Amino acid sequence: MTPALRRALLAWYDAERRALPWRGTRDPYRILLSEVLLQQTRVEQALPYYRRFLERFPTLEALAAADEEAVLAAWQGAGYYARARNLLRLAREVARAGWPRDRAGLLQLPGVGPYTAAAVASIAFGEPVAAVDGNVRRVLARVHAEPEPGAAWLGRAAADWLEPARPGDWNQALMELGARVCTPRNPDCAACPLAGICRGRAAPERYPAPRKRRARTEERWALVLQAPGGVVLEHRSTGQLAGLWGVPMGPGAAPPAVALARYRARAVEPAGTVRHAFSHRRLVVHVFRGRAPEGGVAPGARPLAELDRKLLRAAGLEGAAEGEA
DNA sequence: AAAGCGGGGAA
DNA sequence: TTCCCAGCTTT
Repeated sequence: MTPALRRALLAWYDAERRALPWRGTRDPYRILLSEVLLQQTRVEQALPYYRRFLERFPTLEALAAADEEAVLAAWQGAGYYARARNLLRLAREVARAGWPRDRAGLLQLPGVGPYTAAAVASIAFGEPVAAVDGNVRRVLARVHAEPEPGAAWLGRAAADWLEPARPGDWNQALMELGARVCTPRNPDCAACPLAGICRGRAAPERYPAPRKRRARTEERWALVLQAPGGVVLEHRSTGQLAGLWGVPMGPGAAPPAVALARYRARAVEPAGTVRHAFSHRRLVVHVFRGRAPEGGVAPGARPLAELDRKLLRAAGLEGAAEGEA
């Protein structure tokens, strides 16, 4: 990060912010409101709510004097209503005790976390601290070609870059660069003042690496039915594990009567649970074993997923999956 | 560590 | 239709 590049980025921001009504103020109340109300979602989506709220409560004192019902009415439609309540609590506290002048003090206020505290401290009070939101995270990850920007790495990278003479403008410049140029999809690299040093430019979508889908836990039932010839197996033609064979399985904690009827299952009893993790979901499968008059297949003769091997073992068919049935 | 918040746009 | 967003609080 050369001095010339710093100037280029700040110049880009100075030009951009004329069109950004929520930028360019040093009033901590307005800054806080914009961070709380705009930061969480698309700006164009939230801007009308921001304007309406500011019109109704132009100052922190006006907000502090209001009752909660009026505050929620002004917030109506913006979502995240707990934030409105936190903001009111904050306003009353600040009206009484004054603004904390640094990040540590701001952090104690209700609804203010590390990002918001750093943003207000740097923009309103000029404290040289880096504010890292999702936009800044993306910019840093791309310029450094870092696919996994962890919290510690981000803290170091952001602090290294910070422009101590204009910390508020610097933080806002990076945020807006991420929001307007270095976007998650289809970044406008041709318009980016940092393109010259960006090591991730060739493959911006890799930085940061797409977040792993959070593994969600799903409950399933599975039927392990012994039948002449082996075990009832079905060919999974669609969905998960398509192409492989497996035991009948479905959503829920126990097989519905219609499923039992379909296989003419008899003597069905619980046989424990099996846990199996895919990259994007965690299954908890409740295994039931029983007998059926037909449909038996030798499991060793069909391609089975590891999940189904586990299910067979849970039902007491140790060797079945290895082809010894 | 993970879920919930809540609205809208993308997939 | 479901998924995801982004920071903070709560569990």
